[in-house]
Amino acid sequence: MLNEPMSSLSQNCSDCPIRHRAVCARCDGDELSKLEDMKYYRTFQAGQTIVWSGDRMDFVGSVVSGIATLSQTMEDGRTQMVGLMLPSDFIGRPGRTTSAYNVVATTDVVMCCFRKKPFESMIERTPHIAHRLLEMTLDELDAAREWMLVLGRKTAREKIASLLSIIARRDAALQLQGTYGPLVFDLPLTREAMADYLGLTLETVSRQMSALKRDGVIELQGKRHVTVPDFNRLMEEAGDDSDGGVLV
Amino acid sequence: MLNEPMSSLSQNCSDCPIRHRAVCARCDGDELSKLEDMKYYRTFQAGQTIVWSGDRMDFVGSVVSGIATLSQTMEDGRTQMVGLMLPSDFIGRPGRTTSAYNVVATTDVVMCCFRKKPFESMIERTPHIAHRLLEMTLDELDAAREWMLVLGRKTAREKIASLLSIIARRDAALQLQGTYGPLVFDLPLTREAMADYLGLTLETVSRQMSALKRDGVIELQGKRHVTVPDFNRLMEEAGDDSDGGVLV
DNA sequence: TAAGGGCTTTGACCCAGATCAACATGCGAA
DNA sequence: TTCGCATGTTGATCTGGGTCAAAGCCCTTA
Repeated sequence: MLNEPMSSLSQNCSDCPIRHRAVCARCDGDELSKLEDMKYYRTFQAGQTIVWSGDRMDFVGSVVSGIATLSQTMEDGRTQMVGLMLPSDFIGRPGRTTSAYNVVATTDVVMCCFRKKPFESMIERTPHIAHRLLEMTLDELDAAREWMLVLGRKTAREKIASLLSIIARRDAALQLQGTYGPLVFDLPLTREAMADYLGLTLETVSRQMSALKRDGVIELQGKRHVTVPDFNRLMEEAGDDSDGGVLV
Repeated sequence: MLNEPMSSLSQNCSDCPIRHRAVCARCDGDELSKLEDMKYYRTFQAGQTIVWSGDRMDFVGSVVSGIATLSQTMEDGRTQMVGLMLPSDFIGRPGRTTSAYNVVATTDVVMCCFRKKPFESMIERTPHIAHRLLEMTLDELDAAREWMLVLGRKTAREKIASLLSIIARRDAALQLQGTYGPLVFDLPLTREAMADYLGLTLETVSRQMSALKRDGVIELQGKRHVTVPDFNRLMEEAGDDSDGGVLV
């Protein structure tokens, strides 16, 4: 099912929406045209599994649009989300043949893919790519460590507030909303996915969402559409220094 | 306090104990001698803070011996360990001037340091270093994600067993003990540090250690010296696939 | 227009792990 | 040899979040 986002995509890297943030961000025109020759697009429907943990993965690539999740599962079914992949994020690890995680499309997803072998040899020859990939990996590591604090030490209410502030912040950055005034966004995750993200049950997620609504920290239109009247209030609820709260 | 490990250290990279695992692992003789000119050793006593979160950090470097921890703290004092730095691990992030974490020496630590600026420009010119650093960062990211599953979804008993199996596995790899037969090692962490690692209280750690001992999963000589009679049993207690349990 | 199936909310109850408190152990300094 | 302090253990009690269960709310399909 090639849907709208796919067909509206330019094949031309130079006006790709993630051109300036993805692995290719630092490439010059020459490098970019090499990548352009190698790349191909793939689309995945909401709910579709992109790769299973342990499966062979013969491509790597960037999320162009949509949202995917990385998760780990124990034999008895307990699952923990370990990564939330947004547009420009890179999926797949050079130098490894199998996926360590389940990668699932949460919304419809378009990826800009490269076959793994050619991409790996491209990395060897192109420091710009290697360098950008290092930078992105270091950022992901920082995000993972922030998340570890959330998982290990925060209360359920703080966890929910933390997740909301992450999504609100990202959305504001994307849409260039100002820091002040109410923030408005749609939750891209079900209650269950939020629970898997935060190490909670979906019932607890639901209860805490209701509690934050009751206390005026957020407003809900429907299940997924959220308004945050006061971002600093949300940051306080998340247990973060409200000072560092400059958006972007 | 220049203590024994320091004075017994060779200044010569070619017989450095972490030569084949650290950032410099892939360097050829030429590159290595450049690094050799830049490097300097620093020692830290057990308990000493190497850098505070938020502080300027004008060096980066490898742990040569000893153990350091990375941790994050909330205003009210809740703390979560987010990294356990062992010999050959790299501390500090190129391209960032301040530390995002508290870095603390858990035992006496020797580091092989480089001033940040020269090291960064060395990276630019030396793909071998950049590539190795990327590889190490990806490994750390995998470890962080494994840890997220532990923090988010495992019970206290499973958490303790997970930590013990990580330390046991590492020790076995270092000392080339066989996979079979009992594993013996010393815990490099206090009960409190274990708690900070696992998102528990120190009381719970103590109770679960006692329980694992009572159930014959581990034996304790003193508080810190641990014997694991059956590694697969420990893996089962950790809730991991006991199959993948090949050491190293 | 109804029926069925995701997703979400809410209630009642329970329990793993936190909290509070007392005590034990072991080690370095005086 | 004892004192003091850091580290660790164990007990009693409390509670945040899990578990189990029942509905509610949409949206799609018939």
